[in-house]
Amino acid sequence: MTLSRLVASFTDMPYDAQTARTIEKRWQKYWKESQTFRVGIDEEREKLYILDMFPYPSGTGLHVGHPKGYITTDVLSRYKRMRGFNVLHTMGWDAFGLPAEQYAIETGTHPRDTTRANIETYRRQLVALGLSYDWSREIDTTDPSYVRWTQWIFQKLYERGLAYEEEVPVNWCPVLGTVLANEEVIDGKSERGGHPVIRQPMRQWMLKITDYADRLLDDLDDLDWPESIKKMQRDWIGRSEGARIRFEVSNTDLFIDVFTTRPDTLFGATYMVLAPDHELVEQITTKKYLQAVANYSEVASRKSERVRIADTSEKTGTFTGAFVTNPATGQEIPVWIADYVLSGYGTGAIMAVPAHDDRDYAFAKAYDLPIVEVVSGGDTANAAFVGNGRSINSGFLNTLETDAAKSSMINWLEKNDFGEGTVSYKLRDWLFARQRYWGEPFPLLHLVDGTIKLVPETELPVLLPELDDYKPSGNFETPLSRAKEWITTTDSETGQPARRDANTMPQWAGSCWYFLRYCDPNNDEDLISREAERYWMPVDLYVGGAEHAVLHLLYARFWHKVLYDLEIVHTKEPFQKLLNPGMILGRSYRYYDDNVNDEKRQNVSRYSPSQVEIEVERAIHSETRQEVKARYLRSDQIEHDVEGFPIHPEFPDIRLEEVTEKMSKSRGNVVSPDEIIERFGADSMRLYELFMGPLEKGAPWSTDGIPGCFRFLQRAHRLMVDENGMIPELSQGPGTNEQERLTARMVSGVTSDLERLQPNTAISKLMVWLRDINKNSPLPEEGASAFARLLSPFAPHLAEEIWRTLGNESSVALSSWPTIDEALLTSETIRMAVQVNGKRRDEIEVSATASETDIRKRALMTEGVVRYLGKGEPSRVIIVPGRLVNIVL
RNA sequence: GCCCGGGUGGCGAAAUCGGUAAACGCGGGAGACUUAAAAUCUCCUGGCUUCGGCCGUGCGGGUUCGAGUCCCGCCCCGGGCACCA
Repeated sequence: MTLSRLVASFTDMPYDAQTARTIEKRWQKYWKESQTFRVGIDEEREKLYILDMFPYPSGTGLHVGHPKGYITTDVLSRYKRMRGFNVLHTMGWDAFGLPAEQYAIETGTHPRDTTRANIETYRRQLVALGLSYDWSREIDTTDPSYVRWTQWIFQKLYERGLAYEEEVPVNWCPVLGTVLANEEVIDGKSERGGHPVIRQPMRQWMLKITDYADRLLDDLDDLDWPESIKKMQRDWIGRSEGARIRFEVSNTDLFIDVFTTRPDTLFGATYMVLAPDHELVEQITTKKYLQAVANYSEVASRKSERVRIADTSEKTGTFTGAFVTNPATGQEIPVWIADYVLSGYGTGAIMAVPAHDDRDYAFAKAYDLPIVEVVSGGDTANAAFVGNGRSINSGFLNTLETDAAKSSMINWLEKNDFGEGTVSYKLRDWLFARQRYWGEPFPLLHLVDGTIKLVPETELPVLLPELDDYKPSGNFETPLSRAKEWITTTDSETGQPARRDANTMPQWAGSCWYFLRYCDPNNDEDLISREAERYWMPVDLYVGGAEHAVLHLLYARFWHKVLYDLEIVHTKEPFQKLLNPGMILGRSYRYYDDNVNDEKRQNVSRYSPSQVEIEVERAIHSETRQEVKARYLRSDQIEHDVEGFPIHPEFPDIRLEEVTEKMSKSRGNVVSPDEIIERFGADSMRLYELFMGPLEKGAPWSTDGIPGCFRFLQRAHRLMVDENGMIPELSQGPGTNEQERLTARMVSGVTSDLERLQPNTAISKLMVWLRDINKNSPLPEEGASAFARLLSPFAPHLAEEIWRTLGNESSVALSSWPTIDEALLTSETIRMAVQVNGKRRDEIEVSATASETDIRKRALMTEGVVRYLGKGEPSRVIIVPGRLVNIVL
């Protein structure tokens, strides 16, 4: 290679933001044109599937928090690629969703257009970060060729009896005239506008995820996931073993089932409690108590979640007038209703054993109901005893320990037809329908006779109709139900009239299987080929927000297990290893005003946070007791007073409160990667997000550290080109022995840090090398080559530039990871700390091969030791090879 | 209330198996270069100190020759769940 050619590739000097952007665009173009990151099945090479949770492309674009995970997986993908793995690393769009539809309602823009534009923005931003995705495998969940397979999977679920219809309440907002998703309802009010929301029953599709509860629970054990996430899933599934017990209602032919985990305490069941909305309440309540029960139910249904949760210690309820027979004692016990019993769990009814359950105890005390001790070991005069012990006052169970008593009771119940052992779950079936437009239509027809027929596979996908108006009709209708010509259709096979389903699938549907499609994105015959599935699956590393701990990850696991049963996938679980990046938070400044309903008016009063008190759900002005609303300013909008407090720029009397929260448009605390790239370039941004700290740890966003990373890249650049645009002279080979060792330490350190998923410390090792490598001798060529390759996962654009300058023709991304001679890591002499009684007092330098006797002798001679030891003898000398000597007096 | 994380310099952090606490970076200080500034480079930077040392990883105990790391009891912060029978 000639000098002039080298210099020519470095026309951009010095390395400033402008240069960085020029270099970055050049290599992004090169990667795209050369298809550097395109992969395919290669049985000769070991595969690795590294996956990011794909984003919902919102109108705001990416903020600096999103890329933390993307950058980390990109570093790993690039590293593993250089280690010879065939790495599948892809990106796509979870593009159905509410904001685009809401925007359509407000502006009339078709959600498809909004979505398309947002995707463009996201893709541009991700490309600008230099992420090494195989873009030829990009996925969009709203694409008809994708929707087709989402609908196909739904049909499989239906065929297997896992999808059924049920009348379930939805969130209906009368003011907005629309149905809202759960996530759009906050404290019983609509997220937008704060209008009241009522529960309105509607026919809904449900998926029988509960059929898979046990498998979803058991298979967690083998996954390499954070324990906290596994725990959350276990709790969500909430399996508990117990018994179902049947109680006969006196003077009727009705029975009430209860679920209990403590069948051994049946002899102590002194009353029964039904949830206020239990289906039998009306039938069993006696005339005398009808009014009281109706009143209580009414009050209970109006209590907000928050209020109910706030005082769980105070138990309320009312007697129904009915009695049931305790099958064990044969005695009649009263039936009450109380809101401490939830209709959604178990059977919505309990047998109350006040002596051995805290809640029943509190209730019994409040209403003076009998408390009968049936398990010894506690003091039931003062509190419920919930632990295990020996049964007493329990007929045939007496003297048995809790576990034995449980099984004995279950046997007895089953033998006498009073109930049976059973398992209960907190997990409910998955409400799978949404009354929205922008989602997958259900691929089925409602026939005139009330039966349901699946749309033939050859006619998939069922596409959304075009609507000219997205505004809600206000009449308990879904948007699709207004597309009359679409809803009304005929069965193509029989010609008989049919109706399409007016619901759409929830946003979760598309994300349940997208990782499969990446493996084989253009397959028209199958959702994934057997070959691609066998080769690429499972996902080896899945990185994404912990906020998806339960829903997305549980739903995707459920679908995967169904596909496993259909023999479409060969692994029981889709995601082998999971990591959650910590959240990057934004900073904003808060004050309040009295314009609670966001009216357009002039005379608005503004208040400092110090003048405002926060009550349960509302902010109140301390003096006027008037409700006020929080307002936010961005950090670039505020000013400071003479004492340094943040103040409102227009109203200097208003002192602002600094708040650090999740980045969101409404808080005005969003920082875009575009700004950072503009000022420092993508390589600096990548480096900084990695260098900030470990992946799992969140932190408030601050740009303070970026210049340090930027300067590091400047030094790296200057290593190869001096201020005059000249290449400094390189020494051939590895350089001096010292330099060779320095390079070896860098290679070894960066490699092991990457294996431990710690890019932050890997970067510091690159910094050390760069700081010291040409202090005393010219830069050695082999060192520079290793550095370029080690740098490339972190700052890929600059690394390509350096790599090219070193005379290489192909991409550094496709080069091989440097290896070293391990012997270079050990040195001839070692420094050892010398401690006296565990405190460091001196230091010795000994030969690496020195014997313990020698080390001991040297240590005892040091000044630091002599000072403490005097002429005496140590009682003990501990030598930790290569580390320290501890002399115990 | 219960269950998980976490608490280390002015700041972001590091310390891999119980073995020299604070690597690397930011910020700060001093100096070199410069007419000057910026940039760059070099050095210093946990606290106290009578210059011998002493103290120091949220607090209090313990185990150990030796504890940021292990054990017991607390405090604070973040997240999750929340009457689940």
